[in-house]
Amino acid sequence: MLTKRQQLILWSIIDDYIVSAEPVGSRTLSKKEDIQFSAATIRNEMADLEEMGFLEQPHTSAGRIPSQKGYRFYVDHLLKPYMWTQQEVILLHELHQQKVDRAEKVFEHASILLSRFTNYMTFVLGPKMSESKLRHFQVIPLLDRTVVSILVTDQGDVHQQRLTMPEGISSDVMGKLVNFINHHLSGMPLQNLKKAIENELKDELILYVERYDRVSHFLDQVLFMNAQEKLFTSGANRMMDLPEFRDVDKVKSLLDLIEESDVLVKLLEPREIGVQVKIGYENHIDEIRDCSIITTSYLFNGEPVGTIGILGPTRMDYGKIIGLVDFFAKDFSKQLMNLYEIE
Amino acid sequence: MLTKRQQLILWSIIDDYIVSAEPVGSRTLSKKEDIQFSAATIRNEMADLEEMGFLEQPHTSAGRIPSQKGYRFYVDHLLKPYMWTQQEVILLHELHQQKVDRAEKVFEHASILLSRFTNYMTFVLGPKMSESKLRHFQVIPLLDRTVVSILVTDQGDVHQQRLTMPEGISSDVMGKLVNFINHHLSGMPLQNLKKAIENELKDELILYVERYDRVSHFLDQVLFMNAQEKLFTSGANRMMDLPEFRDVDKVKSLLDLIEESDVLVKLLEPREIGVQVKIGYENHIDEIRDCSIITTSYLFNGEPVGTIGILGPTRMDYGKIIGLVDFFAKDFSKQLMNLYEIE
DNA sequence: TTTTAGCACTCAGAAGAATCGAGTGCTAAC
DNA sequence: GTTAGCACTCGATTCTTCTGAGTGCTAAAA
Repeated sequence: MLTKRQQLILWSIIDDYIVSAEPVGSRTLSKKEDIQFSAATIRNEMADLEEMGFLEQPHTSAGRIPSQKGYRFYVDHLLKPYMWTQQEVILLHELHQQKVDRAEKVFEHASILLSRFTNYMTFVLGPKMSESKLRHFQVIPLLDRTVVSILVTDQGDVHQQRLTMPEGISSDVMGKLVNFINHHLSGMPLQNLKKAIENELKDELILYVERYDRVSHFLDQVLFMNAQEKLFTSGANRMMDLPEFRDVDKVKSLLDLIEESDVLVKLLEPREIGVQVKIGYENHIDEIRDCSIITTSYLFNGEPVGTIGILGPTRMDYGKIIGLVDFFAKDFSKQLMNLYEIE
Repeated sequence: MLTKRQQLILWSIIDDYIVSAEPVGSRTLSKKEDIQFSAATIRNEMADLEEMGFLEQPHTSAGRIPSQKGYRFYVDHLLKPYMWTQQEVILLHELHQQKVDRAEKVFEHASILLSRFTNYMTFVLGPKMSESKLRHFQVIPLLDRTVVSILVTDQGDVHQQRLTMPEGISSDVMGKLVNFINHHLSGMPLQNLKKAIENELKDELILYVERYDRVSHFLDQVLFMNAQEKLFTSGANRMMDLPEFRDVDKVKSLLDLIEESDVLVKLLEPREIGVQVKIGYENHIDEIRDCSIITTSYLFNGEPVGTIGILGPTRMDYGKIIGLVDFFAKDFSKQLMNLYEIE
């Protein structure tokens, strides 16, 4: 569709615009090494490219900037794989050596690291924990009727909750209940716990535990898992260094957007394998119409379970960022596996 | 030191400036109801007040704005107690009804609430948990030699950690160890655990548990509590609505400051009883030289254990904010007590 | 002695005018 | 098909003018 020369010009414009954030003119281009033809020729080609929708002109007497379609073409067809500098590789490995003892920390750490590396905003969407299974359940008394319930999953995540014991239930009965649960429900996915009790175990429980009526509500509370993924974000303030965010209102609307994290969670949700690039309005959110989001899922046991994402201006170094996100996701999967001691 | 009339004028200027954020002129003042003298008289008084350092003039042909000293005098001598509107009282109570099951949630919730109410930035510094005592300790095996250690305090906080078991230690030995700890260390403040083992229990442990040498490091890890207080902040983006933060660089330097939360923690640290007001440079931080910080501690068992703080422009409604912070801190103490079921 | 009216003066910020220059489109020659 | 040349466009920058809120000072009134 595009001639080689047009591709070269489009590529050069984007390449220039990514660092300068200024419209690129024909003269600037003609001075580049790998462009051998005159400014006039370039102007003709640029006019054509604009007509086809790959370029835009802020006003008549300005240079051209890439349009969303232009970026799309760039990402899909022109991208050259980014080469890490030796320095970057070393730094990357060094930084990744740090040990962590909880999955949450891995996410948080990765998010901060990534934003430092890219100078953009990053997200890490924790894995949906509903998949994990019950390993151990326990109720620890505190004072009077206050207790802490602890629920450990097979992945070593600990869910705690502070509760009030139902009236008239002795610690003896509670002990029985806890035993019963550990015995019958161990190894069951958290999300099925409630159903399992209601459908299969209720009758048995009633015989086994006195005053089941009083315990029932307590159980509901304890086993209610909000399996909602946790979202870690980092580096929002770095965005303010970008010329496109010299405007307080823009910054604010972006920060407000982040605060309603559900929007972002939805955006990060679809867990296809491989790196996804959504440019500008492809995200369907007005506030970030001149931002791009690059996401990729990380795997656990070969399954994509969560997402790593970067939000930056449409004018970003796609090659580098894509490489970085990919690297992180892979390294990330490894770290998770390590943490859970699975080969 | 200041005549009644000077006080009235100073008060009026601040009162006006708090809402307008614009320098206040003599004519504007003379039109106010409770000011009965002419603009010329006011000008004379203002000149005097400026000479004494209570007012400043951005430039010769502008009105006056309060200086830091002016605010100080206002807060110390002129403040009128803020009267809640009926609406506010109702809203406040409604919002505070929500139930929470973990101390962390209380902090987070309060922080968000307070920032919504004030439209400024809020901090809640969680209590130093080193005071809390061991209630229950447990080690739960996951896979191979990976375990999760769980440590429940008397206040119902749960500290978890993922660890690798030392080689050559059977689950039997581990069980003994856990029993030993629960038996001997229950009720001991977390911060003393390590010392207690080293000084008093080590000898006994060596007899009791085989291969103590291998276990020792493991214990160190498990009982290492970073008793660092957690800082919750909220509402940074609200600051961007203020005219004094129409400048991206200012916003950024503020956000950067928050990111280095140690600085803030230090600022919130001193836990005197009662509401503290630090105006502008009294905080000794350049980035917030035209912000004020209002803090107060909340109590637990009658002791100040943590801090609630608000950061807003020096030009803030001190009366209202002070009242609000005070209210929150008190209600907060109550909630904590409630949570821990202490009368 | 204190207060006030009157008036000349100041100065930041808004509005307007002039200038600059990067970049374009078009034409005509190569 | 490519390029040099040239008139033209228009945002940004700079300079200028204008405006008006607000002051300080003086002299008269209370």
